[in-house]
Amino acid sequence: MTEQKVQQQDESQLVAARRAKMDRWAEDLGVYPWGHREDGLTSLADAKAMFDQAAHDAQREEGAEDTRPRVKVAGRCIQHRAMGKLTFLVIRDDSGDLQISCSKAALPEEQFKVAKKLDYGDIIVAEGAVGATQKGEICVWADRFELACKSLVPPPEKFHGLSDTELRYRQRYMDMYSNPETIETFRMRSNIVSSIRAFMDAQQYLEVETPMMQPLAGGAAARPFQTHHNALDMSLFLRIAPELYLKRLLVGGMRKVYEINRNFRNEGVSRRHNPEFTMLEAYQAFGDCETMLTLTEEMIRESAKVVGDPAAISFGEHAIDYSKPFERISYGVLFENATGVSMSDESAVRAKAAELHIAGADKRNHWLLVADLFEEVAEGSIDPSRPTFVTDFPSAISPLTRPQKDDATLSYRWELFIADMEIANAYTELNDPDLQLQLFTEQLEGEDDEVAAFRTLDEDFIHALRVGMPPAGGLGLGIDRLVMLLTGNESIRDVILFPLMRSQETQSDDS
RNA sequence: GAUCGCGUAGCUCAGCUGGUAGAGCACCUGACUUUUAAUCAGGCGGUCUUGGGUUCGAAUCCCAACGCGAUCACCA
Repeated sequence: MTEQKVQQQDESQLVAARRAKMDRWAEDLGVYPWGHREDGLTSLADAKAMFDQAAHDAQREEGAEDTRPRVKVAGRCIQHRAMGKLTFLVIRDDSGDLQISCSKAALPEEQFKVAKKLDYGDIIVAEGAVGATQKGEICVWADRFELACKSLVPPPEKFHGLSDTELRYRQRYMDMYSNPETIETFRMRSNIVSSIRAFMDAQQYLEVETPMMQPLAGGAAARPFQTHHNALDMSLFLRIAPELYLKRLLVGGMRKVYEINRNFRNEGVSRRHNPEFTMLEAYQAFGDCETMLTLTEEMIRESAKVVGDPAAISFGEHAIDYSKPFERISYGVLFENATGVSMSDESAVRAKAAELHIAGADKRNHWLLVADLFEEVAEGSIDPSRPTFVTDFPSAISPLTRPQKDDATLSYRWELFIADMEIANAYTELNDPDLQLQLFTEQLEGEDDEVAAFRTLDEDFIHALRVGMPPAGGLGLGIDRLVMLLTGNESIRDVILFPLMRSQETQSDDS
């Protein structure tokens, strides 16, 4: 019934006019509006590149042989200028735009009629010589012109494009055909991901796929989505991280593994957060967090080359240089620079927290206050235009990380910050099963809010660690955010094809 | 979840201190064989997001709901 409602809304005069035209063409000209297979198509960019000036000049002379290259092309009409016995139109595919010139003299009559009355948005196939107009516009001079698909929906404004953000996300197909830069962004995204895969494969990492539906949602602290398997009558969570499964693979004997796939977190949405987002996680046996640091820096530098000059990729106001070695500063130093107190000085930390009106300054765990203060004042002090590794995170907020040999309050963990965003996070993995069990247990005891309801001790993971996991380095890297940085998109929704939007159906159906 | 902003034709947008709706593009009819957001002439197109309220009168002011955006919160 919603379908009918939608159809009725769409059935405006504009749609009716397009239907009427389609029916008229079918009756009068025998035009089938939905096209058929076409072999030997040339992309519009390639067709344009085939233009041969000499051949073009030569054929203009009287009686000369036409040596211009011939092509068959297809695309969606985005401009249409009919001038009597001559019609120019511009079609678009994902390689670019190309003008098709239709002369009444060169086309069968019924084909010329279709060209002359074509609507914006219609998809066509044309064959002919690659030439140019008097003004020098490279075009295909069509001697075959056929409708390949009728578009029944009125198109967005041809000059300004589709700019309404809501429509752009909800009807991404409209956004893509109206705004070519959208396709370009997602082409870059694809190339970036390919370059990361190529990089990891070259390092002999094995790509694997671990469960997205998990009986226990572990490996991070976030609220999970819940679902249910009917036949097994079993509650399942969409994963919040693949970490605990990937580590099991190291236990099993794989030495280097990675996974690029979706995580799901039942949290708020923002310019930097989509409920489903893509993570790279990688684990290397006999590596440590330094191994992962080198790997990460090289990988990002390589992927930056995919989009342009890695020495200057702009993101908002910042020009970020990925070619230079990344900055490196320890969590404690950054903390002390920003707050003026040492993070290990509990009373000073409490005093500072009280000063900044941080909740629970007198009661909460010292290290949790440190983390709050860090996010409050220290994180912002990192130069957004310089990729910066923040190292030596406190152990208390790193339950899956090995504590440092000389100071157990610190851990072998870093996070990479670029443009005020957390991009990556890596550890020397904790592989001591007894300590891991202890940290998990403490973590569970410390939780008293609703988040705790989803947390359960993953006993099988502890069992796996008892079987024995080699010392290892592990990395998590947010692909969406990296793509934002490299493509200059400041909203995560612009680098996710179909970002989650509030449902419109419920509002009309429920009321 | 909180605060602020926005919601007008298919699209892009005007619409002032309240007087009952406008442009461009698109669409329809016609002219035009070298256009480039083609041009020219004529025409069609609106539950001003929705529901209340104030008022003689509301696109405009007030309240609420819905949607989108920004900031914040949440996201170790």
